Amino acid sequence: MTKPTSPWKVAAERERQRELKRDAVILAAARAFRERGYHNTSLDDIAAVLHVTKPTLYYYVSNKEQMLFECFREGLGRIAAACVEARDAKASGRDRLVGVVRGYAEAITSDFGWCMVRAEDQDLSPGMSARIKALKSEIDQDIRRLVREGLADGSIATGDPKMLAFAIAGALNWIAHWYRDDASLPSSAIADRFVEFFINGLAPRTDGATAGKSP
Amino acid sequence: MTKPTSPWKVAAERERQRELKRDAVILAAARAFRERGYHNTSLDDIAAVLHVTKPTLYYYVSNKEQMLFECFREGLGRIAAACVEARDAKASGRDRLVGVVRGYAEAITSDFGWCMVRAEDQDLSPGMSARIKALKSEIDQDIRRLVREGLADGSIATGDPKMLAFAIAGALNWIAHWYRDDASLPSSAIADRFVEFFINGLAPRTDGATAGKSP
Amino acid sequence: MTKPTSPWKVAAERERQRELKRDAVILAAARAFRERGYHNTSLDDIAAVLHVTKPTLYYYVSNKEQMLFECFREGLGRIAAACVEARDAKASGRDRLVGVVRGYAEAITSDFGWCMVRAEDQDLSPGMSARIKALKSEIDQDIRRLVREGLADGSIATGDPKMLAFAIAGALNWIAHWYRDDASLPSSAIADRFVEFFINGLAPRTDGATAGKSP
Amino acid sequence: MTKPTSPWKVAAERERQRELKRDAVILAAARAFRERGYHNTSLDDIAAVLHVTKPTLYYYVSNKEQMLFECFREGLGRIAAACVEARDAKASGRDRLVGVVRGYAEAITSDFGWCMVRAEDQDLSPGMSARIKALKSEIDQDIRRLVREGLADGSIATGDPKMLAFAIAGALNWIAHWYRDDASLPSSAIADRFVEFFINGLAPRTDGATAGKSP
DNA sequence: TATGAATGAGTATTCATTCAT
DNA sequence: GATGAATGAATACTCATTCAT
Repeated sequence: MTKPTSPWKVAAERERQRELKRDAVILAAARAFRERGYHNTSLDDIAAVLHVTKPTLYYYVSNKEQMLFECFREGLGRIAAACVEARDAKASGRDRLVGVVRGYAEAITSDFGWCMVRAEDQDLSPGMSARIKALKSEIDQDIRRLVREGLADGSIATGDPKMLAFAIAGALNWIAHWYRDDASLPSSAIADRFVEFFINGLAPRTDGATAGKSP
Repeated sequence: MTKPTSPWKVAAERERQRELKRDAVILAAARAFRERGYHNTSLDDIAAVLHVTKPTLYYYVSNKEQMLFECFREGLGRIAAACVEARDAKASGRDRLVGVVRGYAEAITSDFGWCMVRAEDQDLSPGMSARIKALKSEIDQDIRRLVREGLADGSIATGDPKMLAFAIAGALNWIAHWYRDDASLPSSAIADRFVEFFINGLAPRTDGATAGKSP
Repeated sequence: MTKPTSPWKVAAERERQRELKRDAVILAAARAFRERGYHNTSLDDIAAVLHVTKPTLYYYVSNKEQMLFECFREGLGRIAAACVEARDAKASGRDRLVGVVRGYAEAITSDFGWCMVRAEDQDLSPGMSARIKALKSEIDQDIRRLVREGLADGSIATGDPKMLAFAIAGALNWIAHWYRDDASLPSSAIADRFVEFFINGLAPRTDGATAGKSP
Repeated sequence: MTKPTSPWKVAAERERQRELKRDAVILAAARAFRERGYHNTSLDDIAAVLHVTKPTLYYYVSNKEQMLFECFREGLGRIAAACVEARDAKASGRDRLVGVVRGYAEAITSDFGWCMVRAEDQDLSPGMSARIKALKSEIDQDIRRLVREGLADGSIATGDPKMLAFAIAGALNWIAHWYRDDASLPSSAIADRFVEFFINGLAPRTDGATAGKSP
């Protein structure tokens, strides 16, 4: 006797399978892009890794461009999550900014980090480009807001929110360029060192203050 | 009366013209790459800007790849110059590092900045890639050394030289992504704000110390 | 009633189709090369004959160079077959050599004859060139061996095996230059006349010997 | 006191110089074509060998095509000379044919041999092609005539003049493919062996006749 | 006499994308 | 769901040829 599987469940299962495969496609793309670059990666390359043929990819993704976009979105999710968390947390602006930095560093070192940073407007159609820019801008605005809040609550001394956001995001984004899964510090350690630098700067502090919690 | 042009002068003049034209090719390439990206720029695009035909480009440059390389080298020159200056200057490690930061910021905002930052190994033949990497690494090592010297002479408080170098270079490199000739601060102003941030950090200093000269 | 096609059959049929098409590509190339020469034949020319587009050719062949190589190999097959046959036959060296001559003549007048003769090292990459040379050399050695055997068994009077092989192969190869499908003798007739010449030479034989079987 | 050089002499000298240089161009072309093939030889290659620049070549030759043509004509001269000699000599048809064979072999092993044999109609404009074909045909007809005369005077036993001419010319032409200045027999030795083969054939002669003079 | 500079025309090759099966 | 087959579009690069000097 066969177990009476509800067709509903079958459909759901199918859907789940599909999603799993789609994710595999995106991940394979992310890794290939990271290794060879977007333009130097052919769909054949990605298909080969997945042991499928090129047209199969189109079943899960409508475009090469969309692959890049999805990689971007995937990676961005974590940063956005960190931003949301920071928005709701009740701590000084600076401390909440530090939280974002940590989440950011983790995201950047993920498989999707490269795509996030390198997803150029240049490689995307105007429509996609706009969407990416919007998402990027959101993060940027989040960071700037945290800076402003830090300035307001006194946890951040001085500075131009825009430039500070650029400097911090730049330092973090650049991790994608030099990070190697097997040969670099774990992302949390990197974040520690960056945070220490961001908070205290290079100059010695004669007052003995440290990178600890803000007042 | 005919003008008595020495054949020597003619040859020299010709040489000068040739160099001028070659520079124009490199510059046009740099701008095109910055606008559309390396892969999205065809040689026809570059030729069109210069009002010449495609083969003419090959008269001055042997490769598309070489164009990228030359752009890279061109931009790098300024950073390297700043590094050399820093090496010879007698000031604290931190102050000399600041000098490099300023030169770096200026280079990055130049027409060649984008190429410098985006000249990916991925877009270059192994040979070129190696040369680029070597040049990049040199800069990196210079910065790390300045950090170490700052740590030694007390002008820099603490930190991992490698991570500090990555953070600082990252923040600077990233400028190439957001800088717009017409809509951003001049590079010197950007450098000012970055320097202020790098030196003092975010946290307020209760001792009243500022970003001034190191002790 | 649906036709019960085994998937196996389908796959096999597909494979067969593919091979057929590939052969058509090679043949079209051979004819084009013969008519216009290798360098004067563009892939577009070949594609046009086949009523396909250029990239389609790449689906069946990886290279223009490979086309030439396959033409070569195709034509060579027949000569090689004649050589094998000659090797195993039990007859005088001279008679077996005659067999090779006949097979050779037939091969040379085929569509692939031109390619076989003109597949220059110069038009091929070092790798391909080496393979072609090896195949050519094999034929050459086969012929020389037959000559030596003929000398040994008395069916060939005298001569330098190397030079004889060159003279015979040269005369045969040259057929590719003047042969016209529609305006020349059939290859068998050509072979007859060549054989008669090769065996008896120009000088009259006072002994009444003819081109018949060797003693 | 300067010697009073007639301007006529100067002009003649100039003319001679020009001819010398032109010959050098043709010779350089011939060698380059032989080594790399016509299509794989660029005018730059030839110019480089001569230590001049590309446009200079055009001062002596109007075309790349013409270079090939001149090489052809140059090489052909010697064969034609042998033919003329054969026409006028009073000896048996066979013996006169042998004379042509010797001249032919020498010509083929010259620097121009390759061009002569490989100057394809395919690489030439219709006009040039026609001229080349006419020249080739003349030689061919000369050989056929000698064969016919040999048949008539009994110095050649039997055979189809056309096929015999093709076989003989083919064997000779093919020398251009395998001959190496430094590693092959001298052309006279090659000719000896070929002549021996052409006259006596492979089959042993029971009558003791040899390749000597015809009756 | 020779050359630096420029060009037009041509060509192999790659690749994202589509579609019938 | 997956694939074999086919294609349109694009592009780097080469080279014979010209011409002002």
